[in-house]
Amino acid sequence: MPATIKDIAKAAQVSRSTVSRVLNDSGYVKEETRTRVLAVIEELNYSPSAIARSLSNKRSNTIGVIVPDINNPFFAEMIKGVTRVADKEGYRLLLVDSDENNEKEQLALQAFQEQRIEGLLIVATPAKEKKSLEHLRWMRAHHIPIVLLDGHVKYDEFDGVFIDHYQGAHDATIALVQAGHKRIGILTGKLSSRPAMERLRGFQDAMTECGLVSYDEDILFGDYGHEKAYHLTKEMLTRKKRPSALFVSSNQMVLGMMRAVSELRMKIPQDLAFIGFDQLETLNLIGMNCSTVDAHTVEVGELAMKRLIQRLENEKLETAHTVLRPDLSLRGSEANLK
Amino acid sequence: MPATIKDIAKAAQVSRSTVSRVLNDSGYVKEETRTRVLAVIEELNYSPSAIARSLSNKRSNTIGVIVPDINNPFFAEMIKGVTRVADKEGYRLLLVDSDENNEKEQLALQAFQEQRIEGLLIVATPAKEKKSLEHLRWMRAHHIPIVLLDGHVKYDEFDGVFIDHYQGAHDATIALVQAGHKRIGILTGKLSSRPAMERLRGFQDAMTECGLVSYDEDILFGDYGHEKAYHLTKEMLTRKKRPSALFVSSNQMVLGMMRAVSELRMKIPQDLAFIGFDQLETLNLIGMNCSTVDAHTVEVGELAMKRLIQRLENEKLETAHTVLRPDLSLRGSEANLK
DNA sequence: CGGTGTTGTGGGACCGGTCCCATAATTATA
DNA sequence: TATAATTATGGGACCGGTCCCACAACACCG
Repeated sequence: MPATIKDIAKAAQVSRSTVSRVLNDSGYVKEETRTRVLAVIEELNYSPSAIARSLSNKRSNTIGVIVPDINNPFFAEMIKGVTRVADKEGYRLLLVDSDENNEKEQLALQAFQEQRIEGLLIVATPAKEKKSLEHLRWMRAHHIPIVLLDGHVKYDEFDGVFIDHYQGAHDATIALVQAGHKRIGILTGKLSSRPAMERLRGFQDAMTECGLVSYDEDILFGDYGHEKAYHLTKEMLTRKKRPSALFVSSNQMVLGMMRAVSELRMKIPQDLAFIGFDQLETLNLIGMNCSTVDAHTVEVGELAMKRLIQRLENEKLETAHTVLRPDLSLRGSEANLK
Repeated sequence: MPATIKDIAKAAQVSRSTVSRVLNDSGYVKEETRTRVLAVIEELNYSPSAIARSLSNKRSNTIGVIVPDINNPFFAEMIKGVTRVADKEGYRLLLVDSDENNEKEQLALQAFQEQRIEGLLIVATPAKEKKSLEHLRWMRAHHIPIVLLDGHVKYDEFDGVFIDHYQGAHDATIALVQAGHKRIGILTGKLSSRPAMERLRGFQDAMTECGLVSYDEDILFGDYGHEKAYHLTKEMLTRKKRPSALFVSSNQMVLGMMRAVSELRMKIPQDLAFIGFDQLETLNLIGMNCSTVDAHTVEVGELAMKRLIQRLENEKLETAHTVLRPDLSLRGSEANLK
């Protein structure tokens, strides 16, 4: 068993109170005593129990984080941002990968409650389960602040840091038009997802503004996964009349699209130009030059964590939503080379 | 403040002991009493404090995990494996991304100690700092079992689950030879890294076994990063006499290599064939068909966590090293099309 | 009917800290 | 030099659980 504060007290011939004072340097301690205590601590390699401390302080210093999939770099980057701030501010993270599974999310919330987390971060949309929503409301009612990262509008009763999907899609579409494309399509995610809807709207509005028509058959509804995107693109590319450019709603979908293009022995951007959402670092590293809408994911994480800390310090804040505008990175795949 | 066991006891008109018995269903409790207590628990939405429990039990149920970089899928997958087992067995993970930074690793170990972790997992090589090693030894001496995941041989005094880099490189090289290549090179990582050394040895032995010479200038020493790999490959490809195939030691290096090939307007595998280490899911998804040595990373995570649990249950086990043999996935990039 | 189990419940110490309050020692002030 | 203020330390309650032990209630058995 590790040494306790009692052991230190005995060895240094002082009371536990004095040791505690030295540890937290609070209150008065004679210099001589302090050095003696510190020496003993060093000697016995003592480290105070965070557990006991938490119990006494009624502060766990822990933040719960729920992510749909840590392997997705889009989310992993947000976590990086969260971690950075949490480290600096002395908070510990309890990270749970929910696998987009309602049950797992429920269990996580339960575990978080037992751990007495002080705050909660939820990346992307929380489960739509009524039970989950109730749980979240219950937490908030019990002074556990919650901040959403790029979540669903349905939950805008909570604080959140969002990405401006509308604007991102809008900018991308304009860029395609400026590159000289007349007929432009979109490869988009599930309609049930708020970001997908926003992107679609951004796309459509931009088209209208530019005086272009967006044909219904050029709106390809996928599910954010690469497989569906592959089939949709392949089908689309075999049509006689078809778009010369595509706005692609997620990095996974870009992959499926590229596979379709490559299987049909076509070329980007000659046969099909595109701009994607999210970074595609891997592809750019091998020199494929994919133009993208870069969401500032790391920053989302940082801002969310900072916001949470503000809440922790001052419970009486107005609910606030921060919206980050993505930047366009044009690298060539949007060109019109006809 | 959340309800405590005392509140439940009062509301149900029993003692704390009885409530505790109901919660852990240990000891005798009359059925009638049990249901009454459970009703109150439900009503007050009570959840026992893991913190208080830990203090009393002297069990934190927490495992510390140190990873060099969560964003690297190679490591992220191991974490997936670890998580899966930990979840099932009721352990909590304290995950720290060390950024391959000694100081951060030290701080993490310190924090882990305060959290009274019951076991420690270290992904890839722990910091070479003498201080870290001492810390690890100290932990082990204090009954905190440690399991290394794909770590450095220097630390084989600890339990570990490793990937057979030697065998992987060996198999890959043989495959290149069988594909018809005569002159084969290797793009390898830092020599200070044990995996890099192992891969190099596997490569060289395979060459010798096949009766082929490996020229010194065909051994390209990188640092696992894509940038260095890019330059090395580019230089190599401009030589008059050069390998027709490469064994590439990491997925990052493959990226650099491919950029070099693409910039020189060369083709894979016509101008340069290769087999890489680690999966390259992204590239395969877009139909680039990269042959790779697949290490079973998820399994490494699972086995490591299982091993740790064994240790937790029985401290008196012999130190054991599990070595997993990777599998070869040939997808075309190794072909000899001259 | 009294002894012996088996069930069911409560009391209190303990886990390892923090912190308030009392008191002791030292220094400043009148 | 007595008194007040400041500095230094210790004692004990408390945080929210667990668990051992004592004891009460009830059944069974000879």
